[in-house]
Amino acid sequence: MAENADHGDTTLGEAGEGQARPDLAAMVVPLGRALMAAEQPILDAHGVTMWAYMVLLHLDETPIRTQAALAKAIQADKTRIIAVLDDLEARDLIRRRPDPMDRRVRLLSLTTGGRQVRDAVRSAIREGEERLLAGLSAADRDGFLRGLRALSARPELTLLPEPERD
Amino acid sequence: MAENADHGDTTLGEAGEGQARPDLAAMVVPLGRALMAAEQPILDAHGVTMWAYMVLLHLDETPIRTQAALAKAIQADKTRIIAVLDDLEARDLIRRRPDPMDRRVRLLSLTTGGRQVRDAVRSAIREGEERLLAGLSAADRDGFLRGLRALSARPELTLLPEPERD
DNA sequence: TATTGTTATACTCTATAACTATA
DNA sequence: TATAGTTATAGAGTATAACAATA
Repeated sequence: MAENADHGDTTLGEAGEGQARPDLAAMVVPLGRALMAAEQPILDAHGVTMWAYMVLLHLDETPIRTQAALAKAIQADKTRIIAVLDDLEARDLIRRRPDPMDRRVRLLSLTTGGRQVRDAVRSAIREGEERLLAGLSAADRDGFLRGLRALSARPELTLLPEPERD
Repeated sequence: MAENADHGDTTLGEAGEGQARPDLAAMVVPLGRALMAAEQPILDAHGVTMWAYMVLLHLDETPIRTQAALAKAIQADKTRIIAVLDDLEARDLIRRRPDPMDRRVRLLSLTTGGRQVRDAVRSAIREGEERLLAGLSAADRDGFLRGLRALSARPELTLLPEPERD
């Protein structure tokens, strides 16, 4: 999936260098999988799943947050994070109390332990990533990160020249 | 998953710029999903699935190939591509004949129609991608592509400083 | 016995729908 | 009635294991 760069389609070399390369998805998707797999040992070492880590990351310093808002923020379904929250709460990494104002909602907040786990995991991941990126030239590393941030910030990517209407 | 860049972890700013950014996986994985979703309409328009397109791409000009080898090349399971091959063969986009030398293996090759579909899909995808990348500066686009190629070429990514032994 | 391709089964992840408790 | 959270069910995608044909 990550290698088949031998297509000489020079028919649309309009942008930049026009060098033959695999489809973006054919590189990005496997890279994402590899990165996730690479994070797994770190997460395991701290006893959290990827979803749990994402919850810890997003809870951050903002204690006032409904579960629905949290789920939306991490692109998850409301139903999907419940087991995660149950586990995190049972291990005192987060607190979950009913809102006095509206007792339907649960206010989520990070405990000290949760903050510690989050920081430890984040540091380990960041260190490993920097080690990875160190294999690139400074210019490429910079461009890669900037391009990545720019592209991943787009809410709706489309490859179509005109929107599909039916 | 793609946005939470508000962590001021300056404790490990050792490599490069040290600017705060989300985890790589938190950007790469959603981007991959978005790219796949963006490719879907193009694939649909040509009546092929993502796996079928990958098969067409990899079959390319090398007709002598076993199904197992093909599966391995596109990071799929042998069992997973069979339905795909069945469909492609039924639609005359690929040919599948038993090898006279070893009648266990099936020789796969691309038909003219298959080559046409492959080229059409690839062109459309490439066009859309260039349009996407046009939003980046030339330097960033270049760095992004180079970094992406370099990272996705690594067979085994690891974030751990030392192998986990127990 | 080992290997290619195939089929059948089971498992994981995720989304959808139904339920409760508050409002 | 509408909404936050929860639970239960069903679906898609994937991997594992068993099978048939050939070597």
